[in-house]
Amino acid sequence: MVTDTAGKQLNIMTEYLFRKLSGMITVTDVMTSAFTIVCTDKVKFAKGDYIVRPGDKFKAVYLIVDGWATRSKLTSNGARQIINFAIPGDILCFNAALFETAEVFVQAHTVIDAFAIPIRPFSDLLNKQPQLAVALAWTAAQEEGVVSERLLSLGRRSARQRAAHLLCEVHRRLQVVDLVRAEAQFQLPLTQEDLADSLGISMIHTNRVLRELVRGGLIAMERNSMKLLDLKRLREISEFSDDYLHFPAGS
Amino acid sequence: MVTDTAGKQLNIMTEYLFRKLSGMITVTDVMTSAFTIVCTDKVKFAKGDYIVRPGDKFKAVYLIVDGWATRSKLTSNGARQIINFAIPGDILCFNAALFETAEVFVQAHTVIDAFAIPIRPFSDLLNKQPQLAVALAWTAAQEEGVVSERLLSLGRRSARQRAAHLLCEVHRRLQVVDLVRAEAQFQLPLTQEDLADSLGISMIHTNRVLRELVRGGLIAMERNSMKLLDLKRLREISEFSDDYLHFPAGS
DNA sequence: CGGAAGTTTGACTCTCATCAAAGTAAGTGG
DNA sequence: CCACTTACTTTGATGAGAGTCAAACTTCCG
Repeated sequence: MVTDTAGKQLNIMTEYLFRKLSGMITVTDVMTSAFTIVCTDKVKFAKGDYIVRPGDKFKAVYLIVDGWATRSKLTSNGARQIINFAIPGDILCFNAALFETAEVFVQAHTVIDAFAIPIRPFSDLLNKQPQLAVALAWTAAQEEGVVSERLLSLGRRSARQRAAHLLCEVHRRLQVVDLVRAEAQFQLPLTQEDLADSLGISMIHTNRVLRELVRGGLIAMERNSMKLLDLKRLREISEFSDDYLHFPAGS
Repeated sequence: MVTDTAGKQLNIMTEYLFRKLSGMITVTDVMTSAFTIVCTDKVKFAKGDYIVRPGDKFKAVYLIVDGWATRSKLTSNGARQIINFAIPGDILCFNAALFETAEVFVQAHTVIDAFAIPIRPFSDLLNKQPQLAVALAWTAAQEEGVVSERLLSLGRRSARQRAAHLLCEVHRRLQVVDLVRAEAQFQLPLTQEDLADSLGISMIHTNRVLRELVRGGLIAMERNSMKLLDLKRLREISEFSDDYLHFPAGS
């Protein structure tokens, strides 16, 4: 393992990803270093930057080190639907290796630190490290599971349930990459409009639903920060089970 | 290419899949025959059979030769959300190679003819035929695109738009595997309840919306059969663009 | 301090859900 | 081939959840 300062830094950078993967596969040093080698191009996106837009040609795959990203679509009248959120440890534009052009907006939701891995080196990596390829395909499949579960929410759950469900999901995913503090408190860099666009309801109704959850003592909101006061009940009302995330039992 | 009767049959069986893939990659004889070799176990499912259920261990991957399947989820009060439909040429349980257990219901929606490919041979095939692996990963990624687009529908489109959009999508997908007849007419083995569970609206409202489309001269419905009388307007009102399906221009 | 961004509340409206029930077509067994 | 069951479709009436419009309020930030 690389031990000099730069190397150590890189290791920390990819740590979130491998923390997630470690539940799924045996992460070997060979694997981490093979991955680390392609992580040379550290990039920064400003809040709001488009990483790709529909129709754009993919140029690279990204590993988020810090910050949040969204994948979203728009209707012609400007309404936005957020498909999912990407958090540290998540990979963006994984299907750049498969499709020429993007079909969704991928956007930096906060300031983002990431590694940009050009498509060619990325493909080569997958070919040379089949184990790693499987692990990364796993993360892509997990992403589809998240989208499917959201589809169930939008199709068959009430606004209140959707909100509670999303909060439980975000909490669980942040937990795995160790971004939840004591008392189920975590940074949530989303405005109520962002939440609305993810939940498929209006911003105003989102506000009412959240207010109600606060009044009921289920959550506590602060500036960019969320605390789930009654995780058990939140999971009950939203029927949240983390099965669809396929995290290993102990994480 | 195999030319005896049995061989020809197999070739026809996998034809839908390769017809779809041919737009994406150059389909070689080596590829088709490698695939054909694992397609020995022809299976039949009765209408309504569960192919896998949430929590079940995956046993195989399936290539649909004839019939429709659904992937769906349930809420605890029994409401169903159909995630997507699988048609001839589609692969079921592709992520059996990645996950141990299923998280959704995969169900035969009609009588289904399929090839069951046990996971091990399937994984071996992917390893030996990287080209084919990419092509099949492409179909999986396409599937996620379909789910994402449906999420946009459920989140930000009216019931009328959702219905029109789904019809346009099904039409387009069936077209690629040559299952659309003249005048945009095709077999649609879905009850209005099935449509409702896909569109995320009630069955009764689905009926009203469809009736209205019929009255407006946009569609014509018969027993298990659908005709899109005014495809252009259907696409307009639902803002349908087939970009997200990533089909090649000419197909 | 002033403006911008985001949150909150109230009033009103509308789409869609629910309940109830009749109508229609398909399938089965006598 | 008819009676009967079952599955599916259609219509009406009513109500609830969520959307929209308008406006005040709060917080942040240069």
